Amino acid sequence: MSLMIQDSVRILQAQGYKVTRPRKQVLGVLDQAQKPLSPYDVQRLLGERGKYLNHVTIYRILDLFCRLNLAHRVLSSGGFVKCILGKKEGCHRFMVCRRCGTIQEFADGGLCREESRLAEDFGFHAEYHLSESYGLCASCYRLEES
Amino acid sequence: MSLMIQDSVRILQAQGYKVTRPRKQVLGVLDQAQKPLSPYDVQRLLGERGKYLNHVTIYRILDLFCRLNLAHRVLSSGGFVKCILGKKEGCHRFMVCRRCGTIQEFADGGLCREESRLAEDFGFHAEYHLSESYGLCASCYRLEES
DNA sequence: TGCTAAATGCAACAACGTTGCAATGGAGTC
DNA sequence: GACTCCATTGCAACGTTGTTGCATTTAGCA
Ligand SMILES: [Mn+2]
Ligand SMILES: [Mn+2]
Ligand SMILES: [Zn+2]
Ligand SMILES: [Zn+2]
Repeated sequence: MSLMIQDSVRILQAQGYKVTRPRKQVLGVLDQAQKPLSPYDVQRLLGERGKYLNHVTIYRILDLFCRLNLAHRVLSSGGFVKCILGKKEGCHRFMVCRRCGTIQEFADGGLCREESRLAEDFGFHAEYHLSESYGLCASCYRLEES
Repeated sequence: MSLMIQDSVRILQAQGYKVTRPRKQVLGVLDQAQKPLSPYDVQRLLGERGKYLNHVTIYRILDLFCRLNLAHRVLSSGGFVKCILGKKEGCHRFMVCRRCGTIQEFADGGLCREESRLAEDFGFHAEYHLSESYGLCASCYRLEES
């Protein structure tokens, strides 16, 4: 993980947002999970640790994190994951394992340019790309060879 | 549009599915819309034409169409669009205009191969890609130059 | 024209998401 | 540390979206 919780806290402060207990709790849950979490997933996981947050609060916190690019919404599942790339060039993409559900974030400037160039052929001016590769992660691929 | 309603009807028959009045009605609505439609959008549009379908029926019909690749779910909005590419090589991608909401479907085998190759660098075996470019369509781009 | 499996409608429910407003608490100031 | 202020949170109520089981209808075929 290149982007730590402490980095996220600093970004919140820098933008004038308060670093509250609920926000730190949600950051912690997102940081531990390797899979996308729905707002209600976050609530359940916190509940198991004896922490309670109202679901409205969780929605608002996740919205904020997405606006600040501290987290992303994974489209295929609707869940949220912590961003680990920071300001790396190119749109942030995901590889989603269909077997274990784990998520890997990556980015590639060249791929983005190629994608935008293709759209240009249709007269379309792309501003960003949403992209998820669906398949098998390395370890699940080995298991599937049985 | 390269794929017509009649083609969809033939695919339904060929796979042993009945060509019912509700299915033809949903096909008709999807065919006319240039934007992704939610199941309830479909219900509203049919309602305006004096046709009634239960929402459960619409959900089931859209699920079927997606399984047969007669339609796709557009992830960013959650709506459904009719597929116009048929069996064209490469995963079917979308360009979504942020101003007018229109959808353009396209595919490119080379882009898919490049995307899979990049995933392979992480040990990930991609089986298909979900991809949406977000920006301005040709006509909205001209208007935005004001 | 009837038969039958597939498809639809209905009712009830479950999950997900939103809004307005009152209560709380982070962070700066004294 | 205590005080203050406004962002943030909790609560309650509601609206939308999606699901399940079962009775009824109908497309496709003999
Ligand atoms: Mn990211
Ligand atoms: Mn298609
Ligand atoms: Zn896996
Ligand atoms: Zn447009």
